[in-house]
Amino acid sequence: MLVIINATVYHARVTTAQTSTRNRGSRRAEILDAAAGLFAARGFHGVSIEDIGGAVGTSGPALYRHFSGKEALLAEMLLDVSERLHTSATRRVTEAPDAEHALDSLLQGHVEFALDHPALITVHDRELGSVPEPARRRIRRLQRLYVEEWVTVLSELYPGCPPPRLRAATHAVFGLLNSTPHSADELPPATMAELLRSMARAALAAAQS
Amino acid sequence: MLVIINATVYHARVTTAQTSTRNRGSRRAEILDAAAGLFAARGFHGVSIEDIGGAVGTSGPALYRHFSGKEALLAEMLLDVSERLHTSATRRVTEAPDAEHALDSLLQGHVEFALDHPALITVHDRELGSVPEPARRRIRRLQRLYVEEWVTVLSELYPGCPPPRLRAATHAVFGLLNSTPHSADELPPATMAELLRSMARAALAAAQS
DNA sequence: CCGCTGGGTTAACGGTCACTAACTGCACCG
DNA sequence: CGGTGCAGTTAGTGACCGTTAACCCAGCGG
Repeated sequence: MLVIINATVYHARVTTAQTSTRNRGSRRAEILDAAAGLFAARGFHGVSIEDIGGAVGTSGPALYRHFSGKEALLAEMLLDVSERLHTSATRRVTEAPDAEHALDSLLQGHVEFALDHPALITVHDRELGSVPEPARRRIRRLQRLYVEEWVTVLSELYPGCPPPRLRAATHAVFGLLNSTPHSADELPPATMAELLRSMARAALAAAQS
Repeated sequence: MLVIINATVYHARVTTAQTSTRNRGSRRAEILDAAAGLFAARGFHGVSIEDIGGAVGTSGPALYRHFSGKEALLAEMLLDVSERLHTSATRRVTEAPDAEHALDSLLQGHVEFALDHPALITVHDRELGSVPEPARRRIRRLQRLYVEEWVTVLSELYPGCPPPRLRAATHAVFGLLNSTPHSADELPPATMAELLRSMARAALAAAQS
């Protein structure tokens, strides 16, 4: 799996990532992607710097050319996920003609993300506690805003249902949608997406008391 | 939080766990309980032996009087959870008059367990990968049997729905039910239990098609 | 009263990990 | 063609962790 001779390592790197001129900071993304997979599989503390380096064809401390440390890497990863989910949600809600379509769009967006990036979704709701304090608050804030986007749409859709109940229902639906990594390849992705969306839809409808 | 003077530690231990004669191997359970909370919060590799010892009023290596090691502790914890879920499920299914009641009972059992032991549920589906091989297979087998108990009930209830789809739906419902730790105290437990059951019910009904 | 056992203590050891230091080579720019 | 900077390398360091060793003490049965 690992390439040992230095020259061979260099060759593998070049062949897998085109010529170096096209590499405008794309190495960071490559590292983040590999780290996401490892973190999802073995947990943040179960993965070493050497593991991450090895996964992208370099060895260990090369990583410090791109990130200030292991925790900073995780922080950037989770911050990016939270931002993508949140901005996608606000855009979808503002563009939707009514609450009904807004909910459908939110569902579509979340399912799509969960199916496309199962490792990121897994790490996102497991490893917040491993992020150091400055960045942790920003991530939590974005996560809260994301949830609140759902809750306001649901509030409009199911008035008379108390917001705490809607919040709990939203968290439950996230658990349902994020179950993707556990039932990896039971179904083809398109079928899986449709299944998750309809299950979530029905679950939310049943949540109004 | 932690007691420092030895005499005080001893006193705290005695007061929290009655007199020693009544302690017939209950210390193991106490350690398992504390370890579950720590593992759920920070992950298996993010918790040290010293942390676990400190959480039960002893310091570090005292743990080896009760378990052969850290991995063995985790293995016993997950094996116990898997067994409880599985035996409870088989009992409930065999005692139920029909598939409809069987599903209700399965739901009731899982929700009750998840609400009573959120840390155990969390660790149960996160840290399987940290269990060494001899025990890992046994746990996986029990988990698979537990899922299959649900799938057979659902197969009887929704014939014509292919088993892979029912399996994926079951995993999704587990994700929903296990979301409890994320929405800790949004609602009173009884309300939460009812909410989760009805959401799961509706989600499963929507899964057939 | 003695010795055994169960459950605790501190000290120490070997391994691993995150991170740093020092060095190297390639690419690009003037 | 020389210098600058980016992205690697290996070696080393201090901290921490899991585990073992050696010792200690309370309770109890004979």
